[in-house]
Amino acid sequence: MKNPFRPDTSKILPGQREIPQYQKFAEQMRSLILDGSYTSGQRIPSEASLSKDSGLSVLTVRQGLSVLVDEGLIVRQTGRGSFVTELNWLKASFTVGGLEEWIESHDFKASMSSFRVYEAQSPVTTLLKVPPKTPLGFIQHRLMVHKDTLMLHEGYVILDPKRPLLEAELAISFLIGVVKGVQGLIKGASLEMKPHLLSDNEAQLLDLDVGAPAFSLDYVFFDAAKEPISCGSFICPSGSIKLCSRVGIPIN
Amino acid sequence: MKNPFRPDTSKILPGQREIPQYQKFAEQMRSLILDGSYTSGQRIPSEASLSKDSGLSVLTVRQGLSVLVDEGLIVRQTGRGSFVTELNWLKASFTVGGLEEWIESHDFKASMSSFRVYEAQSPVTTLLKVPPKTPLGFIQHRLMVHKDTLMLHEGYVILDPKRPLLEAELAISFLIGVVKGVQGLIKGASLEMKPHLLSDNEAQLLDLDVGAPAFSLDYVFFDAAKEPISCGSFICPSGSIKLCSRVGIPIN
DNA sequence: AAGTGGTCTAGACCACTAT
DNA sequence: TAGTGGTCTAGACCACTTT
Repeated sequence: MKNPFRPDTSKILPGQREIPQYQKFAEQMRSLILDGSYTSGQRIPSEASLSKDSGLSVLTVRQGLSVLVDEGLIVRQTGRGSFVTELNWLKASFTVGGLEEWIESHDFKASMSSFRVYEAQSPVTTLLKVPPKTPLGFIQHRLMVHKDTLMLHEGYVILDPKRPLLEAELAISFLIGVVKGVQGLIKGASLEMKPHLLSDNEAQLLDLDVGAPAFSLDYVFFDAAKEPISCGSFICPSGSIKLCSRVGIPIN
Repeated sequence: MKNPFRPDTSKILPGQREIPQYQKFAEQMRSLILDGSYTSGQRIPSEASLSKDSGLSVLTVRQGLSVLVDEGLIVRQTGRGSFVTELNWLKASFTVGGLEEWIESHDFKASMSSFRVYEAQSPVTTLLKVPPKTPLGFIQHRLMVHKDTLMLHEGYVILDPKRPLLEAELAISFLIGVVKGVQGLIKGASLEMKPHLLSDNEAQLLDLDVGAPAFSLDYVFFDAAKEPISCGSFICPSGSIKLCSRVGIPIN
């Protein structure tokens, strides 16, 4: 059955898909929140009344509201209603930027600077859930573009006889694996970003001053069974990556 | 009309809402991806065939798949299909933790350590989009719990005659405003987290060693018109906040 | 009892992609 | 041309919260 409510899009040029109704609706509601018509903590009208007022179906209204939920502008509570949230940077999520160009670059490569077997000690034993003195692979990398060292990496990997790791594989798995995940092996990661001061050795390798500010990205990798495979950290000088976020109103 | 497909929930104890179908479906698909049945980059079956196989409606299938999209496990492309994504920590989003308890604490307070009027210089002029030598309010805070200083804050605010700011208001607006947003004024923020070394003065105020690693959280706040209101930075020693993330398989 | 959001169904039209 | 995901509608039942 032809839907009589659907706007006639036949006159719209091909390739010029019009903005979806739910996005228009979301935009409208966003304006009302941002210009103060609805203030923080205030309840906004119910789906039913918004649907009635806007002439849109309840589901379309809901879809629009879910956009605002994703943006963190409102929260929804079953049986109570939807409420305007307070702006709070504690709930901001920071994304990593500034590395993609280098990673995609053909000149990007990881050179392994050392590999040896190491007997597990704390805190690695805790992170990898292995007993003390378990033999682990210890590897160090320099992540480079041309002749410049962008980041340093060092990590420990569990030496599983059922999963033999050649040095070449390590070089690949740690680089690609850590950045993009090893196909069929690494299925998840737990990450923490910490502030870090470059040591003498690190500063020399990175051609920076001792004590220069950097991020330390500490990670633990897991397999599909949620068992740890490897752990380690990347030393990222402040120039190599950015950690940015936006909250509230979207700024271009 | 009674829906014959709906599972009979009448025998389920009240308060024991059963797991929604779309979540069960998402869980099922997630397992197939994580155990390697679908590998990275591979196309997964279409909505229609998944719907047919699972006995669920297309919309419910879609809802389940959108869970996986949110988790970053798959991407969807119009006209092509849905594909398993590769694990990539470059797309990880880090959230701030470790502060909530303190913020909620009754002993948490901000003490203003200085306020004066300042003539704008670069880079503040750029951030706040004001001409050089525009008078700005400059304020410094110590964010404390009991007698311990958790974080330092300093920032610049545009002195708008239409928006008079008393010192007391500044104290409140910068604290609550920066953490939770000033009701009716700040509508958005642009944030960047940087590694930072404590200066002599900062170390003394925080009772830490000079050069200790810390985060610097640099911000610009905007009003509803996306115009800058204030900018500044929080100095957060590594103990005061955490920046954590997870990618891929959810680890408890 | 009334109202709210959460879940689920069926069916339709569309733009996009690949063949 | 056939298949895919994207948008939209109408209608139903449910658990939850407030009155």
